[in-house]
Amino acid sequence: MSTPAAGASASTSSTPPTSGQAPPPPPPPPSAAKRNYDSAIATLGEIRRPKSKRAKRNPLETKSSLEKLMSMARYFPRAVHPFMDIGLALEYGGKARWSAPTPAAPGNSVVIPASQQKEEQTYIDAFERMIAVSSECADVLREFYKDEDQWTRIISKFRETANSARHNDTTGLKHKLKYPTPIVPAIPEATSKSDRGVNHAMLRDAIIPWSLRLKIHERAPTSHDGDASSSSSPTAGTSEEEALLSDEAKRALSALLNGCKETDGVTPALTSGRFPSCFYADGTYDSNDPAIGLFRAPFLLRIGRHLWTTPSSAMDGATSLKTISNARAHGQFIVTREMIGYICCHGRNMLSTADWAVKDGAYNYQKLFNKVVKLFKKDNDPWVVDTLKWYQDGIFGQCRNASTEDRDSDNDDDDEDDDVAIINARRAERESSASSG
DNA sequence: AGCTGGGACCTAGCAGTAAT
DNA sequence: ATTACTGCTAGGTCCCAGCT
Repeated sequence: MSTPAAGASASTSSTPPTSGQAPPPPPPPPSAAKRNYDSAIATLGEIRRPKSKRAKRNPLETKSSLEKLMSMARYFPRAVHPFMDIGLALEYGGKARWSAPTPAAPGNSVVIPASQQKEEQTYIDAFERMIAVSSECADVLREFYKDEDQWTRIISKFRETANSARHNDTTGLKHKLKYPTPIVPAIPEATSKSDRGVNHAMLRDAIIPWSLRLKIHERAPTSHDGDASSSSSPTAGTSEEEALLSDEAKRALSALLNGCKETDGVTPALTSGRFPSCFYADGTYDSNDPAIGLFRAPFLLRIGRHLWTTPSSAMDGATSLKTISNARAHGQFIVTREMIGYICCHGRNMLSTADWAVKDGAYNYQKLFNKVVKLFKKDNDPWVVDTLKWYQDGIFGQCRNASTEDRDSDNDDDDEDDDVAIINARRAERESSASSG
């Protein structure tokens, strides 16, 4: 926040990029365009704050135009797409929204391949979702779009700010390992992430899919077969416990620790094809219907609260939005599928040894995000409605003090992943049985 | 060289409380 | 009841170090 404020106080010239104004007199080269941009930025950074008593204010109402633009940039990774290049979204979105279509010369038309059109449309959709936050910001952006140099600079600033917001979220969540479960042994905050992931018995269970989690905890048959204890839900392993494992379980565990491949070598254990077991509510996983209990983990809810209400409300929830928060900053009080996707990516990343990136070994976070978003596409599906309501109640509780348009778009992902395929198949079965019955 | 994470620091804003 | 002040929390920025 210091940068815009400093910019505002440092400059007294004013050339706001408002529509309908004549262009400013040509300043001397060589940095005419830069000064033009700087003065515009400085003017946008100016803000008239009330000097009297601090009354309760809506952050969106008191922000300068530049602050609102940057808030929009921060909104992008959190609620639009954490892995999409915001610069390309601005490029394609701005072009689609504000560029006049150029008529192709007869016999000289250029046909854009369908795949490229689809990709561009993805960026355009993301851009539209982003600027839906504020029509005022859209108007300001349009003024920047009119000048190529200013547009380039504002794109750079959007990239920088969006990345900073994601960085802040990652840093804030990095040491919140109490969100998934009380970790035993506890991991000191000062340590790096190298002792997480499959290297930590409890986090290993959390980060691997349920199918593998069940497999590596399978016990060898004993004379006590049939005891309730032998069929209890698998949790963190000890050396004693490992001694009781079946040979197959030992092989699977060894393979996991050595190369993250299951013993049959067919299915990678740690790919984005299957959701981590920590995404499920306790004791709900059903291999026949992976949708049951999916995303209903308190762990994910806590991350959602951490990101959107405040870190202090993460564990126990908030009955009201009392302090400043991302929800207020962005004017976002409705949980969307993109927000859940972002939550899932952070949830998986904070358990992993790897830092934030698109890929963590064989695990692709972008695919994970796309999978989550894809699962929530059917707006009228009972599972979608129930799950979204669960998050809405869990994150915002009773503090739904603003309405935000339900942003709806189609970021399709052609990859049909394991869990998604099964879930969709079960949905189809339910729908067909409902229609026949 | 560029990117990313860590952490210190700055600032905004809320809530509580005292003063008028 | 209104205003002014203060403490605390949380978001954002900046800078440095380590890594690729």
